[in-house]
Amino acid sequence: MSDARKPFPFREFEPQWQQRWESEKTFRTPGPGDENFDPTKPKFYVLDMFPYPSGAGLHVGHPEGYTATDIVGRYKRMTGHNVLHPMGYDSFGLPAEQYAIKTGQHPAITTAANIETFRRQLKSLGFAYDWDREIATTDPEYVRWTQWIFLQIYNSYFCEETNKAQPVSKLEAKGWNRDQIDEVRLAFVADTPVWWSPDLGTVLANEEVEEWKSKGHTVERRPLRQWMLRITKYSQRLIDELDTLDWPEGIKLLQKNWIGRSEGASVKFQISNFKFQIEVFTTRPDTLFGATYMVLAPEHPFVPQITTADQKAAVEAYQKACSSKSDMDRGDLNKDKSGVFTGAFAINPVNGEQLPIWIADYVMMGYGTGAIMAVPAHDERDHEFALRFSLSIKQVVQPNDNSDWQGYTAYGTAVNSGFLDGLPTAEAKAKMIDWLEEKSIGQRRIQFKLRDWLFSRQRYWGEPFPIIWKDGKHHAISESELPLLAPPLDDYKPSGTPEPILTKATDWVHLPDGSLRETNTMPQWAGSCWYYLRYCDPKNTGRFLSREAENYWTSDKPGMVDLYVGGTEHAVLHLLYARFWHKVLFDLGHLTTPEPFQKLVNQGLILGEDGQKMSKSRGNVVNPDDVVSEYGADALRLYEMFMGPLEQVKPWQMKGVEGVSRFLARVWRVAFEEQDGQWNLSTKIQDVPCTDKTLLRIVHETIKKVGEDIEKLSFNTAISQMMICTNAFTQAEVVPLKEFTQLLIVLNPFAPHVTEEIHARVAAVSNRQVSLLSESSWPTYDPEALVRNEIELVVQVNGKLRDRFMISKDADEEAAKAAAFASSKVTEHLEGKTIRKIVFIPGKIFNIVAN
RNA sequence: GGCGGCUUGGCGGAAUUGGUAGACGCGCUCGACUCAAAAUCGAGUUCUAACGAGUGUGGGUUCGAGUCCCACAGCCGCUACCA
Repeated sequence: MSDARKPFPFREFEPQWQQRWESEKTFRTPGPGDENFDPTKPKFYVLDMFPYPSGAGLHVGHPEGYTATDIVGRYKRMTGHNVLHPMGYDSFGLPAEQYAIKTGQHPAITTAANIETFRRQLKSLGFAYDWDREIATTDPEYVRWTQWIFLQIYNSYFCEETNKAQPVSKLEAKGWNRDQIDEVRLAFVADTPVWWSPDLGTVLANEEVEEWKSKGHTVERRPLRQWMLRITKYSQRLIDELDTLDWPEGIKLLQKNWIGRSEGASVKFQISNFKFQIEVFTTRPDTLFGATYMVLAPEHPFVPQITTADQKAAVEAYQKACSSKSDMDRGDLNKDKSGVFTGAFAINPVNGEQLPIWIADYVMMGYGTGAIMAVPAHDERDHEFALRFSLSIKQVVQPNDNSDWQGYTAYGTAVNSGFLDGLPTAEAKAKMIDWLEEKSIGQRRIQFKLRDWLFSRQRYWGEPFPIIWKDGKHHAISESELPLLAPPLDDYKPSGTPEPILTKATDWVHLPDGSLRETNTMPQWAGSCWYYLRYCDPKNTGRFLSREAENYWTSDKPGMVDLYVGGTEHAVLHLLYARFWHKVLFDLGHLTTPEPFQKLVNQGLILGEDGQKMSKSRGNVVNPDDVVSEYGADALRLYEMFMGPLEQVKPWQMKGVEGVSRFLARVWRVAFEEQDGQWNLSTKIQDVPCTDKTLLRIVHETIKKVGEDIEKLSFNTAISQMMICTNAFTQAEVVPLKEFTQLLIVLNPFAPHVTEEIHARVAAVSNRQVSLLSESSWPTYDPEALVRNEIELVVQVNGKLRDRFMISKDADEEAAKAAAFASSKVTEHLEGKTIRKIVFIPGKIFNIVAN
């Protein structure tokens, strides 16, 4: 762009303001114990989801949420709040390690370089972060407290009586022995089938599997000894306490479905010719009379015992086939049920019938008991399976409408069910459960889909577990040894075996007393589970955060953070894990709120100009750096907020950036006129009272609307209003300085650089000393100034607009009627009709109903 | 399959609680300035020559529906054999 076309010299002043804010620590947030801390000021904690500092740098999606929170933070500051608005980096993670494998560079080096890039980019956008509170999850001081929190979890169990986590020392006091305690710790070791990727050299969480497979990595199922966190103990609380939060209903529902509570019963089936029973879980105990066969998961531990000799080969072949199937394969084969008969039979406790026991991969070992009673008449999957293998189908529910009973899964009336006959499903369920409990062969049971959290990884770039092994038992290392950092390695390449990579560091692993270090590391989620806590007291060396800081930054609501903005992709993982950790720390008395995030807002995805998801392969990616250098940080910020509602998905339009950039230039030219390449103060700017009633009204409407809209996070409409206000100033003969400054203040949170620059330049010309706009108070609007004496009254005939005219704001019905019937546009639509009714809404509508 | 979200001009989007549909911006058209262009400023811009019609489609409630109710369709996202 040539100099002549530059709308205003943003390239000069944007970096200058950023430097000034930084050197003066304009946005420093004093906390308890800090200089200038004022405990009487109300606090406001507004948080962004911190970025993973990838090599690609900031994406335009990042500044969307970040600008939104920045506007809210700056606004709250102007309304007298002590605002905590921090930023940091989620800097552990697999990509850094993959990069290290490729280049041989230590992940710490690439991570530091990436953080450097992110920091520069964030600073170039003028966000009002307190940079003294910046954190990175990879900092040793941060790792220390991540490990410390892990130890709190490790040293706790879930007390069923109080429904809370408690220290295991309570169990010791009760005389529990070491092994018993290890059984109940919230962090425990278990052999469990996990997703293992040989070429990544680590296990993956269920939810990570697809992502890495799509990048060409292989993933297989195998049982491994892993660290798990007992999040399932919190299932009910994680569901119930959602109700106390101000989150989008959709996200709450997503979490509820993920946790997946269902009510039903467990039922024990005696196995023919064996001494033991197999337990199933069902949500439909009322259909027990309709059970015609039983299905076990292929991995079910009883399978080898019950399989008959002539079925052995078939069963083992099937088990083998299943173990190599991935989730995806199972999904593809969804419609095509498969399974093998074990040769064994179970006895239906209600009628003594012999039920053939099958194994099939549509039954999952990880849910319920890994075994089901199959009721093909009233369960879709069982129905399909029964048809496929010609198993018998017996009706036990009569539909209440005329539907076919075959495959009817809804509620109805029990039939062919002995003592349940004639009962509606709900009552039949209850009666069956009572019967089972009475006979001690079953009981009421609540089942959750949520599984315990697989918490260990075999990679290098993560927090090592603060655990050592001695005589086959795990022990916490002492807190004084924290942080326990991973030793440097020369080679990060996966070995192809599930051995954690840290095993290679033999000197580090083997301790003098013969004990061994745990070589697994924590997943990336660990750091993001508590970063919002550390921001409150980031430099504390004695505690993860001080009690004073926690007390001050916490709220009187259940959730600590007042506003949390981020993408919807974290609806179930990060947001569930963080809630879990927070609750454990709350239970143990380290925190005073039960929830981390009171209000959550999901920003909508920004699509490419072509309306498609931005991606390198489509070539529709917009780089924020380019936008900043061409139009400036203020224009980028403003554009991202003007695009549409924050939560909506919306496409990028470079023409729109030009539009808001033009708007900022218009604001600039209200104050300055160009002459010989110099911007001189406009003669229209005058330090006089505003005599233009309309202009004054618009300014006060703007103060009111922008404030209200920021509270509602309706930034696009706030910007519209400021455009209207600017247009009014552009057209005014005289621009009263006070009112113009008010516009600058309300625009400042959106476009902080250009507003500060205008403000400072105007002051310089008139030789006045002014403080930073960022430190101004939000202006108050004058309700008097908002009043319009004349309003437009709309006249309708039968609900259709026929005429409109200006009328006094408090005109009564008589006056309105007189005016309405004086209009020929109105009366011509009344010809030949009788007036039935008149609806008069003062100040709005005068509707004549006639026919 | 299940769940959630969305659907308003050429485009992004406005519209408190049911009360003037299309604010604001983009684009486009015309005009001013200019030798000319850019930039800027001003006027216009839902469709239709007009009568009228109009917020995905069809119905309903109401004096009045983008907004409330019922049914349906199309896009997008998440999830997926959870017993």
